[in-house]
Amino acid sequence: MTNILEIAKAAGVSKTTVSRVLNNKPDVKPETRKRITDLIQQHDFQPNAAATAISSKKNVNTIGLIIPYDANYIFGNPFNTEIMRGVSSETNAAGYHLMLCYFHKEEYVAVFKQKRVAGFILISPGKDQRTMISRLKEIGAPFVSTSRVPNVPDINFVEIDNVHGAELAVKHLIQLGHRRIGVIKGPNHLTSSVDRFKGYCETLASNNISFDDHLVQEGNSSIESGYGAMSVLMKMNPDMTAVFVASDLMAIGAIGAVTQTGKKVPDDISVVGYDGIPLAGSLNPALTTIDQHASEKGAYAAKMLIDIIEGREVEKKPVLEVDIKERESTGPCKEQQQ
Amino acid sequence: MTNILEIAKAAGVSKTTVSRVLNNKPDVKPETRKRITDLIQQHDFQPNAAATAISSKKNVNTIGLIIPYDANYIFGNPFNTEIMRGVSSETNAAGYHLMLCYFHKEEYVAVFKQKRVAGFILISPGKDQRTMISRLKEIGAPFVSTSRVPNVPDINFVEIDNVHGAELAVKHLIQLGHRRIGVIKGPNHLTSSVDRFKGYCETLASNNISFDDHLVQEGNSSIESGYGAMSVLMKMNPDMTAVFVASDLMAIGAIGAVTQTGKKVPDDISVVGYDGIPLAGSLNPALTTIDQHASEKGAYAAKMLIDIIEGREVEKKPVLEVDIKERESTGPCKEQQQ
DNA sequence: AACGGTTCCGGTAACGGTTGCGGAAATAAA
DNA sequence: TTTATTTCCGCAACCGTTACCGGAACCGTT
Repeated sequence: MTNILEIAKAAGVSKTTVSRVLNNKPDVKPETRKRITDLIQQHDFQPNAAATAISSKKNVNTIGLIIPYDANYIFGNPFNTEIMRGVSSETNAAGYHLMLCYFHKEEYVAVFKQKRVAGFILISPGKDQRTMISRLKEIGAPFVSTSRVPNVPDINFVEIDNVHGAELAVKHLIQLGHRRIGVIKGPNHLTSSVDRFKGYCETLASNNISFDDHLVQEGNSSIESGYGAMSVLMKMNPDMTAVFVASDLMAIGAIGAVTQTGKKVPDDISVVGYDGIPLAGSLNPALTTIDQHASEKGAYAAKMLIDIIEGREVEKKPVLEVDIKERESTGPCKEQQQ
Repeated sequence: MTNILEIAKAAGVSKTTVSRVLNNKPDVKPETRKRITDLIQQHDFQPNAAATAISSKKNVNTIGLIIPYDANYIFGNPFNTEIMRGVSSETNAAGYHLMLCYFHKEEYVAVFKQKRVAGFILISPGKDQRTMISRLKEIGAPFVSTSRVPNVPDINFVEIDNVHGAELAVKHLIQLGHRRIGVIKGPNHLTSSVDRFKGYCETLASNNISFDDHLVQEGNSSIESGYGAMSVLMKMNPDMTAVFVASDLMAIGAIGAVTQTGKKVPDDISVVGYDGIPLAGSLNPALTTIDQHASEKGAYAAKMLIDIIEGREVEKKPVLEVDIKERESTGPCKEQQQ
């Protein structure tokens, strides 16, 4: 166990002086500094983080990444791992560490109160996690969410214009001649789902296509739910020629359901996804999707949080761009126009 | 800032007594204990982790997850995120936190010497990271690797029988009547790649199929590299009827390459992948692959590490099972037997 | 020679917990 | 009632570092 005192003794100075060298502070003669620096290197010495944390009153350089629901929600969804990738890269570049925290049993509260983390990134939290958010406010923890949380004012999040994204998707289908356009919504507890559905409705309206309840199904973001929703949709609407699916994972399931019945994407039914997961372009058929640049989104959230932690001013609620990647899962409508 | 002293004052006792209550130690009268417990709850008090760490000499309950290469290597590959999922669930269940550490600039060394983590999980390290491993040994850090590292004795890792896995894959193709079987290897710096290639060669040999150099291509695990390798393979071997691809991601690329030329999987060419990523079963066609249960693998590695950290005996080098998931990307050979 | 101003360094008290030891009060045994 | 034992609790040292303050040594001016 090598500590600061050992280095001090070896250098023939007090631990105060070693501390000064460690923290690049003035008041040390260059040659003394050199001698101490050499000894530190030689001993491969790193100051005990706990001791540093307790004596200096600075913020710890660790950020908590809150995993809502369960591990599968994050690690099982390429979209969320993309966000994580961005968060991780950004925090690392800024000299911060990332610690995973579970929602379970308010573990995140303990971790903050124990001063193990300086703040939190919330990845894709749902509406039902408003209690978490009020709890975070209560304990005074800085945090940034990667998605909007409704009815909770004054929180920082990275805004994605989901309404606009859905508009891009549906407009694309309309331009291809489709009129009977189904939708597979995401779960209602995610604001992104609600917003995307809104975008779907609005775009139909502004193009004089009447809304039909039978063309709406809901999934829970999983592949399986996409499969199930699409099966129902096809059964109920033989005249449907296109579907807007609110997540890529569900879109994969939806395409599976189409293929299962012997029909083809996009020849019989066009499918647009949403998210822009890395695999989307390599699927068969390659998925047309709304790319929301998840990695950049995560990076941006991390940057915001670090700004807050370090006391810098942060521009409120930026809106990140989304765009459409037109690929093979969409094609012109072959039914005659109505 | 509420600390142990405040609680002590409020309860009319010394901080020693509060500490005893916090750590469930004896020598506190039940009614005193109750009074203190109530106050702790009421103040939402959590002892400062740094102070606890420095005064008690116990291990910290944080485990480092080393990200080799870059963030994309982990977060960009569903196989690795599956491992992470297992690691994360297991460490969480055991009361440990997970901290992400980058390989970059020996960040992991600093983190350990600073006593921020008690040990490390290495996710899919390559052969070229032997220096990392010797460094970890040098500083005395406990660690467990999720894959075998060659020529480095006495390290703990979770063994997957890659040779056997490859055998399952190739045997499956042979049983379907294939004889001209190509292979897309993974990068040589991963032992898993080497082992899988070995399994391919051995299985051919034991089935009296001669090895042909032209049927071998190498990728770097990415979708794109699978695409490229498959394109070359098809060009060089018009008579090839099946391919064993050493990772699912590359298999996706390979299928893309087949489709691109107008041929069909499995009608013209059968493809077997390796890994068992969650999406494999939902692709079009659904991918036949060797499932190595990545999540369990991660969980097992975490369990091993925790056993080591807590001083328990750990059974050396367990071998986890792999199995084949037969799906739609493989089918009988239509060429006449040679 | 006396003086003010730097430069460089050490002593010491924190920081917020834990731990060993000793002692008072309560209880049991004699 | 005295003595031994247990129960319960506090004192003070300690963990490894940083921060404040004070002082010695050296410099150049009058």
